[in-house]
Amino acid sequence: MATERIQTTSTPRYRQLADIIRGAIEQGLLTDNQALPSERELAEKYEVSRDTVRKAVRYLEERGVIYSDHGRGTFVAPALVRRMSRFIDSFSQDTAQRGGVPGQQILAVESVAASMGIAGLLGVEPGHSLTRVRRVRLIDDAPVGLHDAYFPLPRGMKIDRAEIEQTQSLYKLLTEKSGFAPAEAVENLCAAAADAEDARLLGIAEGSPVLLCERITLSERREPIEYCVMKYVASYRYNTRIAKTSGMT
Amino acid sequence: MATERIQTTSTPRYRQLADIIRGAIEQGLLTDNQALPSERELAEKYEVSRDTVRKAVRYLEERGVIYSDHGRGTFVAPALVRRMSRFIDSFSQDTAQRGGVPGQQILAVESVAASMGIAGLLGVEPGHSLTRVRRVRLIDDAPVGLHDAYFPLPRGMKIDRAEIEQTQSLYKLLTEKSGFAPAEAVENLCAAAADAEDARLLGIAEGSPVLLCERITLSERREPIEYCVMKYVASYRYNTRIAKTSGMT
DNA sequence: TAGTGGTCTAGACCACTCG
DNA sequence: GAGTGGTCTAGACCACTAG
Repeated sequence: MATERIQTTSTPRYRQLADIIRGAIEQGLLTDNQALPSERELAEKYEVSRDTVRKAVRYLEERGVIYSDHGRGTFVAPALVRRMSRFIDSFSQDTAQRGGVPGQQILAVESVAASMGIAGLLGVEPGHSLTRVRRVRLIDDAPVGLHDAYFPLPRGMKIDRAEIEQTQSLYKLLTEKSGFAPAEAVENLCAAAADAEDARLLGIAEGSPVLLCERITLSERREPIEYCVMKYVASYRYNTRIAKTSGMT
Repeated sequence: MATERIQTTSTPRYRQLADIIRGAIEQGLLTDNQALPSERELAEKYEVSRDTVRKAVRYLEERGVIYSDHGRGTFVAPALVRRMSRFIDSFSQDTAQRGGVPGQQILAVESVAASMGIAGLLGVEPGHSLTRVRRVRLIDDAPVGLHDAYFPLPRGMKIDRAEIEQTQSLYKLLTEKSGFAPAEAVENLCAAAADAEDARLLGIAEGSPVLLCERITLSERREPIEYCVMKYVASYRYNTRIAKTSGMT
């Protein structure tokens, strides 16, 4: 474990400590299931209070990087668990992390009137104007998924195809252009059969199985700001990590 | 918000407070996006330190019950989010919560020799003896999924069909009989086509789409203790909730 | 029994939001 | 500027694990 020092800057101390610990793990200084120094030792070494150490520990624990056992100690989570981030990345980030090159092919950027179903989900009136963006997502130039996103834009604001083509990440663009600030999302997954259009766009046979994922993205104030339907080919894998106990810090 | 009092018992005070708050929400005393009293008010009212209040708040926040915004306050999460538990329940619990009657039909309980793939996942030698339990999972007596679980049992210990039939929950049985104590799981989902056997057991056509979910369950010490392959029919939906920001308490 | 994480307190100050 | 949540401290005691 390195000898960085905790500074008095704008980033909280517990965060700095967490980064130091995570760094040590990523560099292989600490390996799977190895014990970390005790909280009291860390507090002394980095000259912070034990409570600050505990915040750093909990922060990494939430992210599946380490885990602690009452009375035994705190340990490095095995790589299998560590790799599952639990915090959703955008498709681009996620793909990059898996070692692939993300890409997209934009099918349509248009204004549509909200149907009753989507209006209900987004909390707007049916008929309200929404922007719809349809894209084929690519990994290493091969199509793996269809994204069909619906979201309201502030009055008078427009978004065009060229902008999306440039940014690669729709979320980033929306965050910069409007007040779009996703804080949380709920997802619902099931299996489905590809219809004729899905099949054509994804280069698979009609009726082939696809992973159908619906997502509602919520702002910091928990107002729904986006509804998105995604369909992925069978080779695309969706990872998740789940705490089974109701453990607290 | 009710007037229960925090007791000095074995359950931690922050937990008692969290239960009081959750209770108020479930009873409808607090509704979607409504503001909770401030942390300082809660601390005074329930005669605990503000830090204890913050623990209760964080505890509920992790569970998607409430959320807090810096400088604004703490609010009740909308029902849409609140319903997603993020902590995995067993199939039985989950189904019950969705208002269905869970059931199972046991296909086989047997000892098998670990294949190389499964041995690797469970961290045992290939050929090591594993117990395999295959079941059809039912909701309201209709088949919705196939579970195929592999796990090592302590030497000499056996489990039989009748026992599983009685308990309804395999996990509960294993927890009681052996030291089985799941702490975390990693899952990997994708779409697949039902093979002839899947189709027969689930009452669907061969080639129909199924949701294929692989799970590795880990003990408190993060040793893999179970590998399970699940296949669900298209009508079965898998819910999840995701924090998009890296927010800390 | 020694050492570890878990809970709890009281008080301080900072950062953000909103009228 | 008043009020909210966020960070931090120092110290105490409890609960659990292991030799």
